Amino acid sequence: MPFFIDVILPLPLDKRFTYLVDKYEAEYLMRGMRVTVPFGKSKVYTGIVADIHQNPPGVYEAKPIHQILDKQAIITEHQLKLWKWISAYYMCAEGDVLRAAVPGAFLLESESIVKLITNLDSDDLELDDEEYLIIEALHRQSSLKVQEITQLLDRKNALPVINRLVEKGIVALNQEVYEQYKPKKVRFVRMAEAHSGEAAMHKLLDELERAPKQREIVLNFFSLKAQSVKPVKAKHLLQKSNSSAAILKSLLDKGFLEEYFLETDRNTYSGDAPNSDLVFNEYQEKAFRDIKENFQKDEVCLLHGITSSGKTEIYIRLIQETLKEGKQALYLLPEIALTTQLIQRLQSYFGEQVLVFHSKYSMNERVEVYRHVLANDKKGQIVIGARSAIFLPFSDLGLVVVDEEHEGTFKQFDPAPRYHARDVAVVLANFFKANIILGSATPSLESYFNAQHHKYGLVELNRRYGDVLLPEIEIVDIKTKHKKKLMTGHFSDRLLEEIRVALKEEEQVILFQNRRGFSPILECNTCGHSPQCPNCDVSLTYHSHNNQLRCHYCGYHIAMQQKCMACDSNDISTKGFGTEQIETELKSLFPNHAIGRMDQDTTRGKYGYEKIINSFEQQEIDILVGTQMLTKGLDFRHVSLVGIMNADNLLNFPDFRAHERSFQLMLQVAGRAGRTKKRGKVLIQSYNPYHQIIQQVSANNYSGMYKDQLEERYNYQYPPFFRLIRFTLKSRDYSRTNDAGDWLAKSLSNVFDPYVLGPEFPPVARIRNEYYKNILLKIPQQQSLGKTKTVVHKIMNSFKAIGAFKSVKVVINVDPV
DNA sequence: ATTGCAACGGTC
DNA sequence: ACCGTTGCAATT
Repeated sequence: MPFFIDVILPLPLDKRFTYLVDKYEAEYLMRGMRVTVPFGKSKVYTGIVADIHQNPPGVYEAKPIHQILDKQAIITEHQLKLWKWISAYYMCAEGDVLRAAVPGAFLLESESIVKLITNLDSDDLELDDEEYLIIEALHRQSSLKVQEITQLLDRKNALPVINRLVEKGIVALNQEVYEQYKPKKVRFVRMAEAHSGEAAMHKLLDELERAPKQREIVLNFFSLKAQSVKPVKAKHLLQKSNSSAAILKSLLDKGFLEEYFLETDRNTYSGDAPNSDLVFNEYQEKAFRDIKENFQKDEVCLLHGITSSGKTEIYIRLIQETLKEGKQALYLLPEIALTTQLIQRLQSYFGEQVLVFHSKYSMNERVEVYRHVLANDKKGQIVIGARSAIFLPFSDLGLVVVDEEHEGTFKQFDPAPRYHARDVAVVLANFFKANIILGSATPSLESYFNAQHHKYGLVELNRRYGDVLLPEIEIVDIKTKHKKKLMTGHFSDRLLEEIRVALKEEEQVILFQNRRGFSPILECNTCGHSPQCPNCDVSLTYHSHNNQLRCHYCGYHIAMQQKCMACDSNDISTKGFGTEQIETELKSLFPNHAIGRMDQDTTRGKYGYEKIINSFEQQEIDILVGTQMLTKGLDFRHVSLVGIMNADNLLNFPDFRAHERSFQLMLQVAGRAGRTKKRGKVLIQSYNPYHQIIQQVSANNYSGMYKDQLEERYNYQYPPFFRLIRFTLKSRDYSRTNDAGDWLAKSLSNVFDPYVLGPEFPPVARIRNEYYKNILLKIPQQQSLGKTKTVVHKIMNSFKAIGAFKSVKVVINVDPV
């Protein structure tokens, strides 16, 4: 009886694939190990063994596997179970989950490599221009990737040319599989055998009499050796002797010194010894006890604690207790809140037991974190990370903390799996019977609703640490300010006044302007035309730093125009405002103060973000203008004033969560003001000062907001009363998108009427020359989720069977945010 | 996702 | 007639 394995491949295909293995392989293999397998015409992929059995597939002959990559499973049973759950719940392929869950370096893929197999001179062969180019390149470089050749020839598909060469027997095309993970190696230096010992040393120093620089290195080497028994790092030695690599090299060449390499860990913590004392005030103490009580009942616990109430200390204490039990802890945060400030704080308590995991980490760093967690090493007992950290191979998880629980960025949008890390974390904790705490100053309606209905435990913490007063919030009506001519650009007289006061007292100011999307657009004052993106249905936005007009969706850009593109008028100006424009205005209003800007443009690069934060912390910047990024996890001591430039463009967002989100955002920004003794001040500029949400923000009235919004959600049939599945159709063909949308909406309505909305064009109906259409399916609470998804699957299968819709892509988003 | 083959459409 | 792009089905 032959043996077979079912393999999960990292592809968006809705099934597992069966391969043939021999008896020994079958005995050796375990679920969760990696194998490489041939797939399709010529590709080799890495897959995960999900099953080992003896049931031959019915309708095809299974291919044998290519290679086994692991000695033991690198995917745990818990992970396989979680993957299955995610793929079922979020309606995506297991392969999608695999791609998201495993560091890219684990997934070796074959690449087609072209090599020369003839010794004939290229002039003797009959070649056309393109073939000649390839052969010439191969003379210089022994092998080329197909992709490199594509670039070399500057054409879309180089394979036909390569195939011609293969047929002529000039080159060979092979599949090669690479290991991508490279351990980091550090160079060390030691004395060569022949020169060790007292006598040899003196002799050596004499020999180097006329090479003072080299002598210096040798002397420093001995002094380092004398100081400690640790091996001597080459880098360290060079630093100490203030010498260059070339001089060391000549010592190495002469054979006096020897170099050797050791593998090291990229995730090293070299800080002070951990300090473990933690002082709670009585409110934190009470909250802590309440949380523990909730954990006893095996419940998810929601911690509603206002900004600066000391939630982090509570998390730290909970983590301490988890570690005492010998279990692992996971601390989840939205990407933008993962700041050095917080990481350092955790490291000061837990030292090297803390590992960080997020998308800015390199592939190699991620592999190392993964391996530590898999081995349940002391390092990595605590993982602090962004949403993808839920995929790490925990073996004994005891606690999950989801901080800033309300943040929409916990939901992955693109690509699949479109999972919500907070919700998956709840499932994950349940698998391990681990404790889980969701924390926020402004909980999501969903979580608070769960707490109100006793699905979650609720713990409130409404005293600021050190009894710092909540900031005073003032609303400025910019409509009347405009009428009374009291506006200077985007600044009301009140805001300017307060900025002046703060600056005079040498305090800092934060100004918040919502998202880059509201960047200025160019508009003709004669005909009203504004330049559009040729590929997307949006206006181009103006970027002053490179004087360009740019599309946010596809990256299309042109130089700034001097004349209207439609009517040739010279009378053109920029409309709308973004962080850049605020910055410009500030510079002319406060020429003697340092002004900083923090948005996607200025925080590019690995340390772009930290640079701005640091210089603001060091008070090198007096006024900081920024977007959302400002709101998260930053603890600035000297900020006394926060200004929200325009509350309306938050509120007017066409989305059922717009009000909730505005409330959360404004309160979060407000929380940046006055974190020390002095009471901070917040100014909100709005055209609509009596808006319910703005009033609730100024009164810090979470429960009022909750009550109002919940009623709206109930009336309009949105979460938490209804669950949502959004279908997004896109194709290059306008009418095909329409037809497909109509068909799908109708099919869904046949079963789910009246809970199908659409099809509708989204606000931007064309992106990268693809037309978009949305359908929203609402699922009432009493309706079975499983059955609903089964029906949806059936409908999608019939959809895919219709020839005319083959070119229409459908994206299914469960619980869209 | 990838791939090759079939079908189309524009140019020499 | 030929090349190159696009559509489509299949992958174990």
